[in-house]
Amino acid sequence: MNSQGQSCVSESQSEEEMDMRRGPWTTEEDLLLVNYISKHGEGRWNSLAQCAGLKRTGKSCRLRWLNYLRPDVRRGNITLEEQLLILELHSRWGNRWSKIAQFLPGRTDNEIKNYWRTRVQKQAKQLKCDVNSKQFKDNMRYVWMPRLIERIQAASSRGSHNSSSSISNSTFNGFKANSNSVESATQTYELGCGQVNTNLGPEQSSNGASSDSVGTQLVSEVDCSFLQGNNKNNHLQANQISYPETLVSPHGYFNHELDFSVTQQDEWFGGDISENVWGMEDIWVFEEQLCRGL
DNA sequence: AAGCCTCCCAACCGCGGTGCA
DNA sequence: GTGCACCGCGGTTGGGAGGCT
Repeated sequence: MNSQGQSCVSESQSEEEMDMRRGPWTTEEDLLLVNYISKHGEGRWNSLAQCAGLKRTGKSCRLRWLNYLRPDVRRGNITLEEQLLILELHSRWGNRWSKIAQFLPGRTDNEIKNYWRTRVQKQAKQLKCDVNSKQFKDNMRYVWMPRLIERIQAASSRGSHNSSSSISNSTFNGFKANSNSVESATQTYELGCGQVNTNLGPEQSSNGASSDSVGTQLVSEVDCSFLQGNNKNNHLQANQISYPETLVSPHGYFNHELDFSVTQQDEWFGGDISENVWGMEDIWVFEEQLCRGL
């Protein structure tokens, strides 16, 4: 059945009987899929694949559409703002990529998952620690995320003419950035035109095992327009997100002097915004934390 | 120039959830 | 209640691209 309720083929027909194509999609296949969906809509992927004349499984068609052909798929490097959001949301929800992707308009769960594996897990590997360890998570939250915010601030303060950053008048009320200590002042991040509420709730876990329902109650809306250039129409209605954790370690782990090297920050700010969040300095800071037994 | 290595990402796989007959 | 088919998610893999020697 397609979206109009028309049945093209028997859905009991097994995939093996059909000698399905696999591997990379051709332009012709893409066209077939796009044309069919533009006329009939998406859904009922198995029959859609056959009605469209594609020798592909429904799964394959769905994946191709969602991850690549959909018109609102956003391409290009993950921005600093997006990196920050991914780190924050992952610290809350863990590997729930599709949920995280809901708050990054145009980004797919696959893309975010790939980003996490190639960048974040790589860093954990270099540090010889588990990506799920408390040390790694704490360092991410109390060192790397504030660092990201500093970079976003710096990028925005370099002028609105910089097309790579859409943020203007950025204030990050949640942090005292550009200082040697990082502490939380309020529970709101204001990212230029975007604002993320961080109402404190009962969830304080950093293991990703959190209750969605609680989050739903806490925050009714997140404005993610800062992720979409100057297009303020991209106003994501997100009724699930909340940021209950402050960026202050509950145990004060990272409240002592953090020696952020200005020189190296400058190097970062001048670099590609898609580069890794971490530099050698961060690794050094992290290793220092480990040595102190934190 | 050629071979090797690493990185990245598109695509696949397996499984659990859901809806329906 | 049960079985079946579909859907969607998270984990994994394979191959192309680019860098390095």
